[in-house]
Amino acid sequence: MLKPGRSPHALILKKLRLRGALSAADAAAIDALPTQTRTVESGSYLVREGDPPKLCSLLLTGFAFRQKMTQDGARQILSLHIPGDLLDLPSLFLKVADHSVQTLVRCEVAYIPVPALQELVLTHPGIARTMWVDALVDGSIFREWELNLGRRDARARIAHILCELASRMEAAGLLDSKEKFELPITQEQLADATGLTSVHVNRTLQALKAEGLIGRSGRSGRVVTIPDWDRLRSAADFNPRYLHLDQAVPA
Amino acid sequence: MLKPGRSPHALILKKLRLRGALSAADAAAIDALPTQTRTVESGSYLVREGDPPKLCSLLLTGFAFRQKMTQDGARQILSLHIPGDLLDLPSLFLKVADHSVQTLVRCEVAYIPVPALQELVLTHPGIARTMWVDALVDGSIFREWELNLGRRDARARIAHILCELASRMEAAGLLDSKEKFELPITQEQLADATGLTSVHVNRTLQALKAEGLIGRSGRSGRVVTIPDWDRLRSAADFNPRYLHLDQAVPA
DNA sequence: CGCAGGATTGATTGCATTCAACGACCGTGG
DNA sequence: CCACGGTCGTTGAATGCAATCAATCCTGCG
Repeated sequence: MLKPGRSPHALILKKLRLRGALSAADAAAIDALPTQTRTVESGSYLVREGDPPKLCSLLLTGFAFRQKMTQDGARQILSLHIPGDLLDLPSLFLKVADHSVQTLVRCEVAYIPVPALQELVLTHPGIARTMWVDALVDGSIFREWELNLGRRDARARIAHILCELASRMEAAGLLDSKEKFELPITQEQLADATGLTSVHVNRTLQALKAEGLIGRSGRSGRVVTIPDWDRLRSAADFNPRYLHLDQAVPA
Repeated sequence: MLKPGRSPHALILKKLRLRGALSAADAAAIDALPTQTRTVESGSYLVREGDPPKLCSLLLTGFAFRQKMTQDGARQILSLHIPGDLLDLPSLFLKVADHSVQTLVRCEVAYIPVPALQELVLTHPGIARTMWVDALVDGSIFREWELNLGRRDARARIAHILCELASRMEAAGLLDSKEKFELPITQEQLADATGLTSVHVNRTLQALKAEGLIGRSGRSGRVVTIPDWDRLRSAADFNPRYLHLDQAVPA
């Protein structure tokens, strides 16, 4: 439900307009971008660490995540992604990818050739500005996750991720209300996103539920409800400033 | 010693050329950038969370760090900065800063008006490319720190930061050899960078020294020596790929 | 000389991990 | 239709890494 429109161009326009104004000419240039759409299975790699970027993928439907591993195989999930997100922006101008991107569920993805996107960014100041904002907001989210991983306890870490996802999905227009959304993530993946173990995530989720901070339904409790946004926000130490949602053009 | 030249323009050129090629015209445009140089005391704020960016600061000498705090006052240091680093790049196109930047020691800083830098980036494709690379490398470092905070133990976390700093300073031409460098940071700050407590940092540093992985000298042991780079690298799980040092133009 | 900030040490506590088993759910195939 | 296997979730007990609490020690400096 609430699937974004099929057109990659419309979606990317909508996303970039969350980041700033675009002229008609800018919009036309984006519409002219060559794209190719594919459906990829859950768990597919969209980017592999060490690969040179050739295609830039835009998530149309589904969820994806960035990850990185230590030598001895411990995984850290670096960020979560929702429809509208540009997944290869972090390596757009680099020679190799420094981390991997994988789908969380079956996804539809649009591919844009990297040279075309680079060209667009380097020659259209209006587009450049929104892409800069998008990349800088991405960076801000990574920094907030550093704080989450370094200085919050398990309860706040998990609550924080839930608040972030709800806020981002709402801002992207993917939700009826940010009090209820589907987060198709296993507890092990949530553990890798929070720097915890799946066992401890399980216990902490139960504690959050017992406190009445979250509700869980659907298969494996992957539909999250937030009965009292303000209480969860407080438990999560969540301040949406870092999402820079105020960059959007007033509608 | 080994102070970078006094000219902000020369330094920024040198830094950007680590990120890619610049034409003579690009270089001239950078030389025309209005700048103003100041000396700031240790502990000064260069950016405060919530402030709108007006000036973009370039670190000429000394060290600085980014930081962010939780509601209850726990601090996380997000990254460390060395001469040549552009400290306001993460908020260059945003309305407010999402974190603070503070000096670690007395520093010389050059200020560039944000509009001038924006203009430069939006209208000079060659400069834009190197600034993109610089911003993307910054992002890559944040992601590596996420991994560091989320999935490495205290020993590896501290070792990793030492490896990163040595590598970055060497790449920036600030070091005679990456086996010895000064890191004027208190153990409490190092704790905030690694998500640990100062007490545990103290013990872990002693353990690293006892293992022969590092040596410490100077006042408060803030000159670090690395007797065996490969052993430290291995203990740190350090892989320099994320620093993207291969973007530099071959000399 | 004494102060202040930082480093060091010891004792204790606790949050999260580890190890191990079991349970629930789902899609598949006989 | 149901047995089966696999993935994911749940629970319990024991362990451990790092935090906490509280002194004490340095050392540069006013």
